[in-house]
Amino acid sequence: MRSSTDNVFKALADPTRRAIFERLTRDGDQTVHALTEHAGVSQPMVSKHLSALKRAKLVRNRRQGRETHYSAQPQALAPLVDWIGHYGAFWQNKFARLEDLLERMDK
Amino acid sequence: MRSSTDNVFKALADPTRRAIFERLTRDGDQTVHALTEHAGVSQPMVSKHLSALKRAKLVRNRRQGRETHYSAQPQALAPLVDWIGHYGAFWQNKFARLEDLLERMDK
DNA sequence: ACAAACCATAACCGAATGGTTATGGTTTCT
DNA sequence: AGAAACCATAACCATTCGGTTATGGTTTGT
Repeated sequence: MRSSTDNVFKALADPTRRAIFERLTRDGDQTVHALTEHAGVSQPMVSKHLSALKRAKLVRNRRQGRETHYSAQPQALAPLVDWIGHYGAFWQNKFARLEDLLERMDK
Repeated sequence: MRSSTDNVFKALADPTRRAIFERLTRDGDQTVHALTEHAGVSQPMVSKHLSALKRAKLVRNRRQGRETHYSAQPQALAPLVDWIGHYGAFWQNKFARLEDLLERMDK
């Protein structure tokens, strides 16, 4: 069983998959059909990519008649943010860690 | 030519590679030998992983006699942070200024 | 009832990937 | 000078992965 951090990283490692996720976050809810039109790959491949994203909980699906609508679940990016907070010594000193940042911003 | 975002995501998609990077950020400068002792894989594999990390500019190396010291370059995480800023609708608005934030932190 | 649309799964393929052992090039130690 | 330590590269192997076409199951439209 892969960690959720691993799942998220793996899911986002592929550019096509990232593009699908990006599109879903930008333009909201989409059917597989609609996604396929812009994905540049076949419909079965889109379905597969969506499965991978779903495993990482980055998308959710809702069946409605013969079509399946997918939507982005950006909260699933949390492990990624978390990881950056731990290991992105990047901002050390400047800001303790990204988590606090999120706390504060969450108001 | 892969985008730098793609390189970073790909580099961090592998857990062993992530572990190496984590170790370098936590404990600082390390020789290949030292890294190998904790990596759980052979020395050649560690070298390969380091190459991948280097391609993504996540690490830098400095030869010193017969040993090579590697160090983490967390600034290379910027594309990742940037990407989250764009597509992590998660915090929307709140986090919209992430980029500016980074600018400022970079002084 | 039939045809068409939508999606997921299966079967398959080539390329990329993570891993190994073997080897060779420098540098250090004795 | 010779042996040993350190590292990178090469050669190789099994698996995973991104992609395709083919197919079958529902649901919608006529």
